[in-house]
Amino acid sequence: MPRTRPQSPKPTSAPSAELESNVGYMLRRAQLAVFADFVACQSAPRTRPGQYAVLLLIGRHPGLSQSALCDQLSIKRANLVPLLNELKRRGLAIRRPSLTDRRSNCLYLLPAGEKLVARVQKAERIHESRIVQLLGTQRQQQLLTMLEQLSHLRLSAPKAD
Amino acid sequence: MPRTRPQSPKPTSAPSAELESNVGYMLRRAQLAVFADFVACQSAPRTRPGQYAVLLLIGRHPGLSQSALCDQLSIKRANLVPLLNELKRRGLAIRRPSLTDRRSNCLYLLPAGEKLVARVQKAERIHESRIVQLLGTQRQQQLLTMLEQLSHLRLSAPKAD
DNA sequence: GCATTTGATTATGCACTATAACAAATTGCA
DNA sequence: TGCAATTTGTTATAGTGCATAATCAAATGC
Repeated sequence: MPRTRPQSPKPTSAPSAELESNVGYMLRRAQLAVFADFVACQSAPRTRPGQYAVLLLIGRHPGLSQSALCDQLSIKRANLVPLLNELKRRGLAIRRPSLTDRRSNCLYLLPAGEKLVARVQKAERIHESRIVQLLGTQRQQQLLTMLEQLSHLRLSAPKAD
Repeated sequence: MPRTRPQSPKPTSAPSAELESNVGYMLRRAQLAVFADFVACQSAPRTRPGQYAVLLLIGRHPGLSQSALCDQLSIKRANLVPLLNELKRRGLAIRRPSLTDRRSNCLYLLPAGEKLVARVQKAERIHESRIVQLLGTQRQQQLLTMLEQLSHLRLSAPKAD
């Protein structure tokens, strides 16, 4: 009986020593693992980190415009459009024309969206607790601080100022 | 005079407080910034982190097979193919049929590949020094350690063991 | 009032990841 | 030894994330 083994025991083979001192490479690896865990901690209808971020922000700031949301998430306006279309299709959020600016839309969660956010948040707490379990609370906080600093790396001109 | 301002002063606007305590989200942000800086630290013909990783490993392990390389990098065999095609097209690396296993190829850097690796490594040192400048040596080391731990998060079964 | 800017959208492209299917070669074992 | 199973590289394909340019309507700034 062949039976394609359920998944070779290849547990994210250690990165070769050449690369494990490269911050960027390790960041990518960690990010993939953490995102996968975030999704894995959910049940039934899984929500991707990106969609979750959108839903969470809309829920926190009802009536937000698409542009404002894009600024918050550092994504391009053009890329938000299909995201919102999908959320609308799933009955999670809606666009409503602004009353004060006829160009822009106000974003709102629908009841199903509220419920989904609550559900994913529960999973997210489990997910984060798994991280704390791995790093400890203090180091997790240090990690967040460092990641925040790194996200400002923005080419501050390697040459002069 | 209109002059489309060179880039609105939107310096990676701070992530909304709702998300900045989310490790996954902050990892993604930091990773994007770090990758961008890695590329920005190079001159002339920029090399992406992915291609660089491939070239570096081939350089360190001449004769490596494609499968072995994929294992090291945790990428799928199918995705390495176009990558290698591109490297061959640019005259940076080649496949040579293995003498001991006629299924597999041995990978080698061409002189141009060697030179490119050396050049990018120089940029990489500058890039990493910019990170150290931001975090300090000790915290950078702590960061690497934590990222390594996180990359092993792999669903260790949230339920039981 | 008219030039400029802004908000949302469409179209498009690139990079990365993932899966399934396949042929040729190798391996394992009965 | 012979045949089933696995491995290697490949093709085809799909989904996701990010980016740019062009467009239209609406708002803003002299």
